Formats: sequence, structure tokens, C-alpha cells
Amino acid sequence: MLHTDCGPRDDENRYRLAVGGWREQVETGLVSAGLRRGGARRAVVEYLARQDCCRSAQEIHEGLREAGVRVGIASVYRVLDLLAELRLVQRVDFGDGTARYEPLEADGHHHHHVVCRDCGRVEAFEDARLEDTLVDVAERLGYAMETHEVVLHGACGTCRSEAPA
Amino acid sequence: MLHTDCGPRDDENRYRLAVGGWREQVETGLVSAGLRRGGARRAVVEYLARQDCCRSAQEIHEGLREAGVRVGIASVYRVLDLLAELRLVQRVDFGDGTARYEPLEADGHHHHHVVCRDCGRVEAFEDARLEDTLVDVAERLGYAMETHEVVLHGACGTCRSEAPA
DNA sequence: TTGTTTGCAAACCTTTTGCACGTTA
DNA sequence: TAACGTGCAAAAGGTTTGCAAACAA
Repeated sequence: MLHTDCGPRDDENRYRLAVGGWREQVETGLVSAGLRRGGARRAVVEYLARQDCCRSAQEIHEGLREAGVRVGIASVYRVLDLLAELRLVQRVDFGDGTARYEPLEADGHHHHHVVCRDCGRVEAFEDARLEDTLVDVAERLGYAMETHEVVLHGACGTCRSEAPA
Repeated sequence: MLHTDCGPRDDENRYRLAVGGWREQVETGLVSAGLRRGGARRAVVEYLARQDCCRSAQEIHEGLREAGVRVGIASVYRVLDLLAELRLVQRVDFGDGTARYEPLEADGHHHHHVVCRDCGRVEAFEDARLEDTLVDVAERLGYAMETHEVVLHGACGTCRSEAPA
């Protein structure tokens, strides 16, 4: 029902391009944390770096398997957990009972998602005012904000015109 | 680890007060949808109306059981699903693998949450600018926004001063 | 070598489903 | 009474954990 297609809103979603040096950031991050670079870690990182949208652990596992890379599903989860802790990936939750993950730039530059209730299409978006507002809110509440997640749900343009309910 | 305490930020969180007529809204909603008012539905609604923060299905089930009300866990899930579809409850997801639910006012008035990474404390907040921004974003993307969810993660004031890492 | 990573399989938890029984209108 | 709602138990995911073997440094 919910296919994660992160529609490449051509003009705005430069997701893939920006992830250029992410793989190196991960290498550095692991090393400076005194961790090793095993096969599962490398595989998951390389897989994620190639995606243009967030992916679930199962999707990553499946994707690797199809590419002939054998990695245990448990390892996929462990790698994602680790990377999330090191702030190298962002965990995203659309509320469908599955966690998704995507590369997180070192400079904190990131985006959020809109999910179409009808077709399940997922699009990424960025909004400076949104970011500013959230910083203000956290400050007002006295929180040292580390991450935040924003998910919009609604009918996308296509579904709206197809089913003018 | 994550205890849902929705700290009653006394000055701002008027959650409970505002939910005054929610029970009636639910009654009306059910009737006008041609649905019946069975025991499980009533029990879950009354339980939720008494809470000052969102609750998971398991918490609701447990809470009812402790109060001597016998309701099957499956019914709790079914009722929550139904109410969410009717827009009578809001589903909230903190990314810990458990969905939480809370009453949703008919006028669309609602709030969002901040979760403390250290103590798990949850606080609710409202912000008009945030709401406006999200409406603008959805419009810009061509989506007919139906709901949205914002969750902030970070260290709360208390934890910040206790552990000045 | 030696502690870290990994894979497998089993365990866990939350959520969903099938079905017979109970209830509402 | 006829359709709808509920409870129970089993099933279905997704995610975590224990442990022994494989591996990186």
C-alpha cells in the first residue's frame, strides 16, 4: 500500500547529489568512534548511499540480497542502529509500523516528507521557515533539540484530480 | 525507557480542559456514520477522555483492565483504527515502535510533542507559526493536507542541567 | 591474537485477522 | 432479527537477542 517512491520532484529534491561525500563521512565517523569496518556495515552504507529516498531495514536487506550481497537481517538492523546513534543516518517514521532510514549530512542539512494517503507516494521537501520555527519552539520549551521529524499526510496532486471526492 | 508522561507544562498544556465535549463529539460522529455504540467503543473513548496525554493501545488495554473493565486488545485496536479514520483521535508516533492515540478536537485544534532523549519525558506544545508553515508547504507541493505529525527529540531542561556533557 | 562483527535462529512485541458468540438498534 | 461489534486465539509482520563462528586490526 505504501510504496516509498520519494518522487523525485525534479526541481527541488537534490537528495542524491548532495549525498556525495556521505560515504566518507561514515568511514571517518566509524574510525573516530573506534569501530571497525566489517562487511555488513560497508554493504548497508553503500546501499543507502545509492538510494534517492529513505529505505526500511527489510528493503535494504532485500535490495542487498538481490544484488547478491549476503547480509543477515539482524546485522542490517544493528548497522542502522549504530549509524543512527552516530548521527550518520536519520530514522524516519511514517506511522505504518516500519522504520525507514536515510543518509544524514554532517552539516545538518536535511528534509522532511509528505506521504500521499491514496497512492502512497512519498516526496521529500525542505523548508527553511519550518526549520527556524522548530528551533524556536525547542528553545522556548527549554530543550536542546537533537533531531526532529515532520511528516505530512494528504492527497497528492495527481490523486486529487483523479478522485475529486 | 520511554515513559509517556506528557509533563503538564502547567502554563501551556490545557489539553485536558479543552477535551470537555469530546465524548459527545464521538457519540455524534459514530451515529452519523451509522455505527453503533458497543461496550468496547464506549470504554476506550471514556478512557482516552480521562487522559492528559496520548496513550498506546496496550496502555489503554492495561488501564481498562486495572479499572476492572474487560475489553479485548483486538477491540482496542479496532476502536482506535475506527476513531482515527473518523478523525476523532489523532495517531501519534514517537518512533519507538508503538503507536499512541489522543483525542482530536472537531475544530482541528491540536498540538505536537517533544520527547526527552534522556528521561523519556513527553511534553505537548502548540505553535501557530508551525501550523501556518505546514499549510504553506503542503500547498506549495500541491497536496491536500489531511494530517501532519511533528516530533522533536532532545534533552529537556532538567536533563540538560543534570548531565552537562 | 583478541576483541569486534556477523549470521542464524529463536524470542519478542505490537498489530492484524478469522471466527463464533454476544449485542445493538 | 439481522446486521454489527466483540473476544479469543492464532497469525503476521517488524525488530531484538543469544550465541558460536568469522573477521578486522
